[in-house]
Amino acid sequence: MNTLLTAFSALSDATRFSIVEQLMQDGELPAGDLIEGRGMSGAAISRHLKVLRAAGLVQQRVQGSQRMYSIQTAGLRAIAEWTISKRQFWENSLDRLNDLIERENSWPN
Amino acid sequence: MNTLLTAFSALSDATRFSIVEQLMQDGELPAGDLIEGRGMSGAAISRHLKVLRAAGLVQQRVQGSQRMYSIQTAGLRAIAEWTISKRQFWENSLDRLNDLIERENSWPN
DNA sequence: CCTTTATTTAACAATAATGTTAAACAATGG
DNA sequence: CCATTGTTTAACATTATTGTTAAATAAAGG
Repeated sequence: MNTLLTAFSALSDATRFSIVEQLMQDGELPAGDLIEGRGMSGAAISRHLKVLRAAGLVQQRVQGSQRMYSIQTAGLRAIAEWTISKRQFWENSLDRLNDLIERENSWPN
Repeated sequence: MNTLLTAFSALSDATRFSIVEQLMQDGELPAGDLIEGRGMSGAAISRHLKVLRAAGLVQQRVQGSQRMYSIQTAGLRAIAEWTISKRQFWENSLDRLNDLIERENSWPN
């Protein structure tokens, strides 16, 4: 699978998305801190982290017996680049066809 | 599931992603045109379209016996807004921690 | 060394996603 | 009306995803 689709896939899971948000907020955290408060086993979180790593969304470094996790820019950048390249489709939301259809679909049939 | 995660999920499938790209390129197309060239049954594509619709990524209008599909801005916008709100994580890729870890991980151990 | 702490991997069960074919529907044209 | 065309839904099999617990690994401390 390509980078972009892998990133989308990784972020489509609520647990993984929340891990990414937490790392964005807090910077760098040991796996243990990412397990806490998620009502899920450490094993499950560990595997989510593996998926995020494979998607280039987080990175790991070893510090003693801990694995420190932090955001990696690659995955995000893939999404950002695609999003920006399709700017026209969300920037000017008031496009002709869009409007037409929105009006049609709201007709009381 | 919330809008953003649903959009990520919908786009994480290669077939659906390619449908979105085709509609971005071509504007509005009947379902039949979206089926062609994808080596998959019409039923399968129809269900992918349903997922894309539920995710606010495409919209449908009825024209005679055809269903015309086109891009809807809602889903895209959810992704764009999130991406932009996290700008700092992909814009300045040369952040301190990122660099440190990238160097560590490339050590020949 | 041996135990504890931190984290990952393996094996497995439950659920979700995806494709197939067949049947259902709806509009169109004889 | 009835057959045809365009598309969706249903039923089903296959494969993927996700969580669980138990076992494996690895560093740290006594």
